[in-house]
Amino acid sequence: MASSQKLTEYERKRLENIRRNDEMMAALKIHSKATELSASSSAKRQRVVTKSYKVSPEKKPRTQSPIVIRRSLRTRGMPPEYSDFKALDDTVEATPVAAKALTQSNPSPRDLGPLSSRDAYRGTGSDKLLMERILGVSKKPHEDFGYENGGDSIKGACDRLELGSLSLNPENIARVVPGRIMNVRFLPCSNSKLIVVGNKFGDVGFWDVDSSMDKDDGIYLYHPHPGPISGISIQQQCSSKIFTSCYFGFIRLMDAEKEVFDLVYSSNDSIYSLSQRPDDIKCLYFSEGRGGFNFWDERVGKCSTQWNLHEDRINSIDFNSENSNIMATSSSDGTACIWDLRSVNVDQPKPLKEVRHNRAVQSAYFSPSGSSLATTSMDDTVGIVTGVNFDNTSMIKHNNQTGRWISSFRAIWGWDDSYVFIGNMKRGVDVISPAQKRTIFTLESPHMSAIPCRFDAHPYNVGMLAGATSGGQVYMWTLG
DNA sequence: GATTTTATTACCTCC
DNA sequence: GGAGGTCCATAAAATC
Repeated sequence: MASSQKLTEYERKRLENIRRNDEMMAALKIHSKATELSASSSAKRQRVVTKSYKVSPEKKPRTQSPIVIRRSLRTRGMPPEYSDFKALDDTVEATPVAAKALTQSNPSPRDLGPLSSRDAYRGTGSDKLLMERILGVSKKPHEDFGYENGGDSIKGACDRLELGSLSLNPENIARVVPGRIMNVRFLPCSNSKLIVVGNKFGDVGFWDVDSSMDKDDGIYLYHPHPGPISGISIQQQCSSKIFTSCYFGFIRLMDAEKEVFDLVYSSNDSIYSLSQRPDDIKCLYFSEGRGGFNFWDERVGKCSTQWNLHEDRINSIDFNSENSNIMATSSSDGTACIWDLRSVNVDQPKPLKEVRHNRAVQSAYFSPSGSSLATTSMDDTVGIVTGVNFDNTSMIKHNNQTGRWISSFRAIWGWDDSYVFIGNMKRGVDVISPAQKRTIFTLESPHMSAIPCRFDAHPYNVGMLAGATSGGQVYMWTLG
């Protein structure tokens, strides 16, 4: 399981250097930009985005200190099963004492252990307002749209939804982080527009859209991870706890109450996706290395299950809203699979259903009702799987060749089963109708200056759609 | 068969 | 307005 990262230590070090330079350059560029703007007062080139993240000059990215390279055990010639235990050891080591000892010998930002949000924070102003907002959101459950009666409200809004009335207002655009966004998420609360993104450098950015209407821009930048953020998970019942995973093998929990990014899990292998069951806040499900699938239980404090579900990396994990024992995975091995967690054979895992594509599959998401599955593959199709036992598969053509600079497209569901949203290479958002099996509409706007490639639909506000780009921008589409 | 190299793509910054 | 730099994605081609 804990198998091949194809990187040698040398390569890893090289890439780490590249990334370090990137971070530094990004920060420096922002500084020069800021001074330039304040010096030359008015009209010049029109800037596309007014709102943008800012980096504090005192808190320059901590990139000059030596980096601890996490070597895969495989590259050290150790048996893979040993590394599984090693991963747990790392978690155990991650006490403040251990972290401190590590800091003294090697003042690296990649210390294992809790990272205070103050240390991770890269912004200019105070982040107090954000913490209060997050806590406020989590204390105020979704009063208007309780889970039970919410169904009806959402259903009504979905029935009335007209794609033509979705619009992108200039004030709903912001550059939330530097570089490429890999993940975007709304905080699950009906009366807030709080967006979280994770980028390639390991930054986590917040955009409080409402507060950005005032003089404050409402953007907050943190740097809790050393590498690309592969997953963000926030539970409906507990939105002050934000889990993030990264390619370098770490999972951290941002706890707004304690104001820390706690280290939850650490491994020598890459973590490619992260998910939680909708009804369980204590467990994490994530993919590791080539085809590995892990199940981490907070009550036990370790991984109680490790399966090898795929031949290659697992790009997404999603749970069925109707029955949370049913899970969908997508993999670079060219398949998407549906599993019943209660009946997975450890030695020879057999899926309930396998959807075959001709190339890597980037995502597989269940529809809001749980009765359909949408897959997105590099073979230029979006698969729609329906039927009582997911027996019906139709492949809809869609150009998914994003190339090197743009993150792969991943088709997501809207607020009911009627629409699937996916980015296109012409700076638009294609809307696919699963019923008609074709693209029926494209969201376009002169304000979208880049290709939106990763999306999230607001869980309670029908029509509110966030699209994120490879340049750190977020576009929030709204109704009217 | 396993590993390495190469072509592809769009964004941002600077001039 | 246009040139140059990007550089952890992926698959095909080339090489070992």
